[in-house]
Amino acid sequence: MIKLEPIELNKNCIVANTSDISTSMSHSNPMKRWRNRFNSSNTNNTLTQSSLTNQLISTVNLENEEHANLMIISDDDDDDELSNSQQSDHMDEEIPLIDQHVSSKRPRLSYNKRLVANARERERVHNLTAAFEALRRVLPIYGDQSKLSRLSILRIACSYVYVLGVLNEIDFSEGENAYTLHESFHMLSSTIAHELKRKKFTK
DNA sequence: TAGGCCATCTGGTCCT
DNA sequence: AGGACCAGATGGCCTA
Repeated sequence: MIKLEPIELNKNCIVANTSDISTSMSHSNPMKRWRNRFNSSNTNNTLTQSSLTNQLISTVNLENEEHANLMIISDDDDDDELSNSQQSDHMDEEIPLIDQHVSSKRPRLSYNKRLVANARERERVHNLTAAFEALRRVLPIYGDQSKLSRLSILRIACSYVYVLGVLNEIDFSEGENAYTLHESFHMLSSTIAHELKRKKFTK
């Protein structure tokens, strides 16, 4: 019997795959690490590695990412997409103690809980990226600024805030050296020039 | 090809 | 207990 690996969440689709399909993924396949670890502690596989070359890919196009998330969540949901495969039942179990870090306070998350946590982390980072994008849009840079790195965005934003503070006569001198308006403008322009030059060099 | 940057996963810690 | 946050690891993409 073909034993499917757990589904993976792509941008817009879910891919049910076997172990060595990972190379076909557009991005790296970090879940492979988890699977490898999981499989290493489960030696009674019903499928040999060689037979995995018979890949079974079932791609389900989803209308949006929220839908995709709904497909993988519900750790306790017996009716989820994984429940039809033989291994889904032990995917909901905590990993045996032998596979856990001894020093860890918490037991290693189950596969489905790990997926949910990954999704949360992904959303958190996406929010962070969106915030950087929002910050970038209000920076006083014209022209090609779309590829500013996060570090550059922060540096320019700091200089810009300083200029705005000086313009509004806000005293930044506590713990900082006080700059004149001319100096703060010069600091901003040199920061922008430096970061754009840096971008030009690295990109 | 090396280096910079970024997305993602992962486990630890903090906080509610 | 579980979510939020963080840092390290990893790998892909892009550019010089």
